[in-house]
Amino acid sequence: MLGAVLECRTPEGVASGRIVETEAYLGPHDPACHAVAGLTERTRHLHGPPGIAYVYRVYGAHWCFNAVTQPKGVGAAVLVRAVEPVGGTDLMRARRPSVARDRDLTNGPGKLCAALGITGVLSGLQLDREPLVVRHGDDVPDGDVLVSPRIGITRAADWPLRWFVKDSEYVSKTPRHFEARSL
DNA sequence: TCGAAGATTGTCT
DNA sequence: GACAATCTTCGAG
Repeated sequence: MLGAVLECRTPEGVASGRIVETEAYLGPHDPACHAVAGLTERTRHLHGPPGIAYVYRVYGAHWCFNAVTQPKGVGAAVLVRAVEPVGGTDLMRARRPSVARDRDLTNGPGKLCAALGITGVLSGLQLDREPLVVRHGDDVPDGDVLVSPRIGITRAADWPLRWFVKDSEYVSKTPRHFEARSL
């Protein structure tokens, strides 16, 4: 999904960004994945068919956007952690008035949802049509992709399942002790 | 019905 | 770099 463009249309307008950072959540055998809890009301869409959105709230305050990747019932998804603003930048600034630099608009999973206008009401929607679309963008060469452990989790914290674009200004901050390697 | 934990962010030092 | 805010979700009692 790196290099693909995520676009969200709301009554306020359209905002979009190029995906530069993702994390994989593998399913019920991944201790950090929400699917370990089984099928619950919260994880209903995570267990849905591939190609739909799974949006959930963390820490009571922020939304996180995922794309479901495996067949219905598995419960695996890719979390989008950061995007590079492409269109609707003015709208993003209006939604996040406290942000000074454009690179801080979307360099985190909660930030990009706030900037693009993604909320829980969009969870479960197919990603190949309005209002929420992931479309093909510029391919990222393998040499420009780095891998590191996932961020902000406590279980299976050492699994190398975070993927991001090398040298991108728009990737979220990497903890210093995290060792990233190339493909 | 209650309590603990959480795929984060923003602010303060 | 440290820590508080904030509230939904889910398991236990």
